[in-house]
Amino acid sequence: MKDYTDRQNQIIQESIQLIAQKGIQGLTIKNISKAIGISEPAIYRHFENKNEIILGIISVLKDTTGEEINAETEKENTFDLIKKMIQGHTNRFIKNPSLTAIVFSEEIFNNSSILFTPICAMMKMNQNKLISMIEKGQGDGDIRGDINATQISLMVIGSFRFLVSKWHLMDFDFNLKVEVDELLNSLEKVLTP
Amino acid sequence: MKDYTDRQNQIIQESIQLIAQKGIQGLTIKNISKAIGISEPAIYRHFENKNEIILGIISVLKDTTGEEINAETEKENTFDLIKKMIQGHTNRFIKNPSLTAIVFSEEIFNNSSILFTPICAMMKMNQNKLISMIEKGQGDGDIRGDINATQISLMVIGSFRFLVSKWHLMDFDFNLKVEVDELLNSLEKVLTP
DNA sequence: TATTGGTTAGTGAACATTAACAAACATAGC
DNA sequence: GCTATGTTTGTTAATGTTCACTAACCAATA
Repeated sequence: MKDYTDRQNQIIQESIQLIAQKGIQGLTIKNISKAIGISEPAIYRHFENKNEIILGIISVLKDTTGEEINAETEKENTFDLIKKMIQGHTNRFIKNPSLTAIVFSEEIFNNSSILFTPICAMMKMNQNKLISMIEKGQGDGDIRGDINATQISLMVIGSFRFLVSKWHLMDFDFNLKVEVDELLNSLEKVLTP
Repeated sequence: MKDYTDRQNQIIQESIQLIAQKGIQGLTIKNISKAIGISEPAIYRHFENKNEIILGIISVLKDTTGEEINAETEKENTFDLIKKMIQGHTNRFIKNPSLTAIVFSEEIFNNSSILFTPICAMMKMNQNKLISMIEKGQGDGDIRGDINATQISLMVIGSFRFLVSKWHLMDFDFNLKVEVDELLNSLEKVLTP
């Protein structure tokens, strides 16, 4: 986890917003510098090149991976843990809606494997974490055991991602927190024995 | 539904493949012409401009919307209908894997509202179709009634999309048909009374 | 006085698109 | 049956714009 200067963080944040607004094609040095109010070459005082900026974006994404789950919470009911995890993500998206454009569209980094690999690894790690949580929950009897944990993770992550994508597509025009809670209730009905 | 010439269809197909391989940034006139084996200006003999090509891609996407559901199938068990619909989509993806890159990443068209609007409309239509199917199924007792039809559609579409996205991300490296069938079985266990 | 962070003025590459021209071929008049 | 003409589909060469990035310079500050 590198620590960036204020200006660097500002550049990363504006870049995230630019991608959210205009897609990856809108992420140009010109647009970044315009958003900040400095000249284009000034950007290069803070990042060697554009790729380094995108790596900065990815490092922010990594930080958005929640820390809700820890040793202390381990003895709780598994579905409550899953709820907490999803709600944690939801809160971070509400605080920084532009993130949604990036987090859930790995394709954005498709063209450059240097950027694609870390994104892909992050995704896998998140899903594996959830799968092992579910498996533990099935052992404890918190989650129904007649369905493969991988399948359940597919449903949980898939429906959550889809909801968040819709939120972004609809210009953040509904209360995500409310909808997520509703979804979590439905998932609980369906996934607990 | 416009009918395109052979050359036009070829251009559209190569464009879809380019997007799948290199993302929207790889969709350049140069790349298209190289893929086909003609010069760049020759492309303009068949399409007025690049936007028209993208509209062509969208029209192909529209055609991939399944026709599995019709008056004849209406009296079947609702969950079987949903299965058929999803399996129809799956078959089309298997036949033309490049489509997946586009169908499930509306963000690709994010930068230009002329292209974004039809994609968005298509998506909404598909979900509404599913929702009304689910509502009918709930009335018939084919699908559990204690959960909102919208929520169920979220789970069905969300998990399917997520699975297909993973398939694309993993370079089509697993048997999608098998995984989809497994998912459909899990969904059936979970969503039928 | 050296470093930091900014400026203006470029550079070369890639982009979508146009201009001008040419070969293949269909069609119509003689 | 043969020539004239028009259309279709391609070519090479070029244009203007946008892109990431560099060079050279300058003011503030440590």
